[in-house]
Amino acid sequence: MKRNSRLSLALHSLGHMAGNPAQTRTSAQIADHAGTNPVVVRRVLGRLRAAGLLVAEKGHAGGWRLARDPETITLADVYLALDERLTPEAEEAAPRCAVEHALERRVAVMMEEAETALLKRLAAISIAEAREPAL
Amino acid sequence: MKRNSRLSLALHSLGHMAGNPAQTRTSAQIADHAGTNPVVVRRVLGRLRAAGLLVAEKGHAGGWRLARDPETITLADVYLALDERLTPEAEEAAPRCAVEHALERRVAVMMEEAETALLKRLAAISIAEAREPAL
DNA sequence: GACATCCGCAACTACGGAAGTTACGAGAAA
DNA sequence: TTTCTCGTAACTTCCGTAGTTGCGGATGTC
Repeated sequence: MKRNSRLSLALHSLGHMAGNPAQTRTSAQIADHAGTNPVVVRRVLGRLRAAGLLVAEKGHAGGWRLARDPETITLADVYLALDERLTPEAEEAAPRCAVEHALERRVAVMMEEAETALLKRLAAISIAEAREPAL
Repeated sequence: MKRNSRLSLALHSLGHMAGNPAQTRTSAQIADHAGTNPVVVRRVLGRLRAAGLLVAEKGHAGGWRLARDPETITLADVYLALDERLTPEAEEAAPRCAVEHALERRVAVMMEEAETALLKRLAAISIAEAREPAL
């Protein structure tokens, strides 16, 4: 794994769960299939749980399940659950050089627009649809 | 400085140069104004030089200048010169799980579309325009 | 109740990318 | 020759993330 591995792992897990929603899967099973570690799986899927996309059951025969119908979980839900923002968040507020500020502002606005457009596209496809190869 | 500092530094430098294209500036002057280091400035501006946006002159009274008219240098030129890609580059080629592949492919396509749209917007504004506060 | 099986979470190490820093060579002008 | 500047290598520091170990809490089975 390299970059965007959180998103990859999340999509991968959700994709399989969408194929068989009744089955519960343990972190160990998912980690084994994805070639990573159970704790890493719990970290990533924990975000999806916090976002209401998954439920986790403890104890014997426990594991992970979809919290709702896979048709109602969109790619945007996953993207947002993982905080995968494109924009640098613009943490300044320090009154710096006006030229720099004007330029960064312009670029930031365009990036936010691009991300909004991306989210709109992502929101149009559910994981149930997206797990099938594109036509 | 924190993140996207290369882009910030590049925009900042170009913005000032666009305001007075005749003046040459040294790495030390730029670094001082930007609150960073001359070597860092040379690293970042070196990319802009490689992209044909700046020229650097060595020796006495040397320094950095715009390589062409500031009206002809767009924000997209800067963005591309710095390799600021949104997409994870998709370095795989390994024949992995089909479900994972389908999902990643869908998201990757959408991200590339979003970036294409962003570049189109960035290409519509020159640094000469963008250095003035937006209307 | 004893035990096994899970998740949740804290703490740690390992690795990689980027900024920052120092040092030195190459080119150009006074 | 001296001085000034970029170009670049080498190094340290910092930060985020993956990976790992350990243990407590919850939930089943026996």
